[in-house]
Amino acid sequence: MQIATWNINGLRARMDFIKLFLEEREPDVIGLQELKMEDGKFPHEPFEALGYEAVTHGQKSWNGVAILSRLPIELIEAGLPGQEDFGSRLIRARVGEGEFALDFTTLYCPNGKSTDHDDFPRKLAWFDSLRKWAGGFVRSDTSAVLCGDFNIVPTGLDSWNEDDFGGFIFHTDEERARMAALIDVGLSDLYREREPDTQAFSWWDYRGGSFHRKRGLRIDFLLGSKAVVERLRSVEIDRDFRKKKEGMTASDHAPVIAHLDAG
DNA sequence: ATGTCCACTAGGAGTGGA
Repeated sequence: MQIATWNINGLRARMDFIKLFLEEREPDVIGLQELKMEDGKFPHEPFEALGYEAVTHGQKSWNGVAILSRLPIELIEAGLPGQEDFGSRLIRARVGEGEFALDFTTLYCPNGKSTDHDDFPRKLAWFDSLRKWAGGFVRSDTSAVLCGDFNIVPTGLDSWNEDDFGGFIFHTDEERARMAALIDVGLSDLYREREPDTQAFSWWDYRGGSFHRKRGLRIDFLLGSKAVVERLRSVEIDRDFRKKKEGMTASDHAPVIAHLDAG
């Protein structure tokens, strides 16, 4: 089974790119973030033509998340309880059947903007709610995945410039404590399970040629319960899909993909 | 180089967000 997460920065603008990704990489399930689209406008037909069913939690202009699956999928819930007024940022579904079914959540965490902005304490509170919510169902003996754009750089290794950015937004002790507390409910960062010492990024600013100058951050994660880690075969950050392709502009994020045993 | 891109409102180019 192949699972993936990708912040696509606008579904409308990224349709051709996403279809190419589905055709080339063939993930069984993928969490998408930053749809920037209302649910009523979501283009189900082109995804169905490729064999994918979608569940969506969108809104006009900003945010928005969806799960695409070519395995049977059933919506569990949409929206983080108590944080609905911070935008459409979370959706959870049961994917697949039998012993290999996944409890699959994808999320788009608040950016926070800067440490002196009102959104920063709201971001921290959002993570407090997320931890409480995840703690309610994550268990070691069932396969649960939380994936998406977390907008936190968990360690200095995950930043191209920790020396200058340490303490600034995405790089603060407060954010890192929230990320650690979330992991502590019984999750593992699947990329780090396989690559404990490798510096790799999942996001590069559009500005300043950041991608080619290798100035990125690792802020997109696949988190898995112990049962998922036991099924984990490999993880990759697909930098190829951060590159501009013929007639198509890339998202500023790369997809993250994992192979799990069975299914 | 504060150097890009997206969606929105408009019916063209500026604004807000990331």
